Amino acid sequence: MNLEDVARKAGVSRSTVSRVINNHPNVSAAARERVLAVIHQVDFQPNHAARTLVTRQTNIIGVSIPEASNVFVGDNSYFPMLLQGISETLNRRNYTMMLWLGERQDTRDVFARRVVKHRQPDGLIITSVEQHDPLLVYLLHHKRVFVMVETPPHDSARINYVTVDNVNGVRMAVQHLIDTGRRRIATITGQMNIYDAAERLEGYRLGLESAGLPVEEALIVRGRFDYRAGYEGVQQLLPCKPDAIITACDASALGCIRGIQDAGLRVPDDIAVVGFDDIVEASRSNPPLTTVRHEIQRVGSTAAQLLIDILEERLEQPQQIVFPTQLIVRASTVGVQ
Amino acid sequence: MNLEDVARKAGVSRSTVSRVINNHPNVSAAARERVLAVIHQVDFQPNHAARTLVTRQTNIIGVSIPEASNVFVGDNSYFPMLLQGISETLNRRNYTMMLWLGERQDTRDVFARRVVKHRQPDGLIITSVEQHDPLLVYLLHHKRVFVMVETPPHDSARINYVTVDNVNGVRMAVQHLIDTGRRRIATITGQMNIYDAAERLEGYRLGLESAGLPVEEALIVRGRFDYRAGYEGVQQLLPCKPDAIITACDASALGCIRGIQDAGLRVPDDIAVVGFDDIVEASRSNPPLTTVRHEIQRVGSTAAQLLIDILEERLEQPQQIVFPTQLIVRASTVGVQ
DNA sequence: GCAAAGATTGGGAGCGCTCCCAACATTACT
DNA sequence: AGTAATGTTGGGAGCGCTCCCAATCTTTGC
Repeated sequence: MNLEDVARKAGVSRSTVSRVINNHPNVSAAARERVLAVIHQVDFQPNHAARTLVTRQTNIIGVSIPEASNVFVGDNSYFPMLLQGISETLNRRNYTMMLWLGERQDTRDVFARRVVKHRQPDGLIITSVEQHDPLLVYLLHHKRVFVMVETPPHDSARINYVTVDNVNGVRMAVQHLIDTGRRRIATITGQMNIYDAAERLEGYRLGLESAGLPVEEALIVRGRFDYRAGYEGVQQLLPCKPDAIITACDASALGCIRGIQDAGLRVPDDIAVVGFDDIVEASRSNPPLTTVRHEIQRVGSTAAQLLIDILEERLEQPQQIVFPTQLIVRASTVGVQ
Repeated sequence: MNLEDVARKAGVSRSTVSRVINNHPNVSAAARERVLAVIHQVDFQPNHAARTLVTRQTNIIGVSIPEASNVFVGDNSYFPMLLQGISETLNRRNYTMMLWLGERQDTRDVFARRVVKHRQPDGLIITSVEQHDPLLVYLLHHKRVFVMVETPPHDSARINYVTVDNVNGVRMAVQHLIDTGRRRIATITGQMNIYDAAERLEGYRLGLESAGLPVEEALIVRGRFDYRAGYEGVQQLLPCKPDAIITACDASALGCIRGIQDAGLRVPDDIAVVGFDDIVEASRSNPPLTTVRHEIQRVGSTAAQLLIDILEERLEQPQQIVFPTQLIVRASTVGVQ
């Protein structure tokens, strides 16, 4: 069943049917009505491929979450929430999501080529971009439309992105710890080739500096954005006697709390712990986690909105949006309230 | 840049280029080499839409996770893990994933029509299908290829599905509780319109019956597959003085444990708790959770494999795969070991 | 050495749509 | 009424590919 068939049934031409489907104004009421009736009657849907072939657009948005962020499985609800946010906008604006999960870093150039040249998605939302990621280079070079969900590692003036105020978030956390009497504040970072991790570390340094405290390299452990990194990071930190630990994400903070408890110490009495993200588990942990909140879902839905607006030419590139972060104080830093 | 352009550059015809790209045997080594060189040089990728238009296949697999399973956000890593499994197979076999998240139940028929008629994905993986879901009816009626990840509510002989042995899993759990001296075993179910929930409840009943224990309706709370259902279910159960609770999933079990602890009772001393799934958080909870393990990721990758095999005609429909479940005993039922 | 079989090649047709333009119908205005 | 402007319609061309068939080239067997 194609346009021509519908046209015949409705006693009009292919063109008229096409106009009706695409809401072109110049169709007489009578013709429109007849066509609509037939479309409804035979449950007609225009062929997507044929349409794409001529219009050069698919109404598909690609989302890439590479392996580097192995946080997808299990421990970290960050990405599911991001996807949920993206999906919300996509559903509303009649786009579909094409998802690439766990693309391996070493095959990224192959992937990049496929995604970019294939021209399947109209635009891309990308995350966890590593330094010198071939995908980024490729996208830029081929002038494809994309939005990053994090601060870009370079070229940030030319790139569309949505991110959160990592630096300030962590600065607030440091300030809070200092205000509550902590002095040996340690940190467990995320993968340092991901810019969010670098920014959060920067916030840590700035926080200490502006309070006039020294930055001790021994108190900085390079980790990952997951539970184990937190758990193992603690082992490494304990000999340095920290009285507080700021982690790169909540998953890591939860591992951190468990590590501290397993070592026979108490949170927050002996060591205070601050996370980042405010995932649902944060408020349910024992003790509940003080953390830097940002609205992940909103970031996702905003990124999608931005992308679509750019694609539909309602917005000029580049666009940069930085959402504020907010410190949520719970019992992991200040005891039972 | 299209086939014709490549052909001209390589000094052959469009057809020959097409043959090279599609690995047809009848191309001379010399021609193949020249074409390949040009393809590489200009970084050529054939137009996907054009190809789809004639071959009628997209190499896209659709995955639908409707709103009913509102478990995607936050507390339950079930779906992320399932996606990971699916994605693994898809990457390997050169398909891409189109993901529909949170499609609302009341717009499901619109959705169904779009997905089915649009013919965008070659096949579908669907989950959390409710009783009389229009999508299912539509898929069946239009003879589209799909695999369910759970036992189908009806027509199960005609439908491809991958599921786990829910009934036996819960039976084992019940048996374990009885073996460790529990007698008032309660349960908090998932959404009863999802068949997994019904099967698990069935396992609960059978477990009790085969041990000669009565099934008390007051000990059965109808809940959902999430944390809150567990937490709130406990409030409802406490007056009935259960000494053990079996939940429909780990997320719910974790809520349940917290509910019990908040009520001033101890797990497992006062009430034992058993979950279902064995998500990573299960082993990290306090106390660690006894649960029925099934390999979610494997279910996902198997479902994808099945679907692709059917699409590529290596396999006849219908296929049914039931993975075994395994009881993992931890401290939430038997104290510190 | 030559016919038959087989391998290789090129071009036409067509997938189902959109877009453009020309043709025709209708309305508005002088 | 007559013409210009506007509204409506149909059909051709073309998007970039695959598939088929006919044409050409190569090999093989006797």
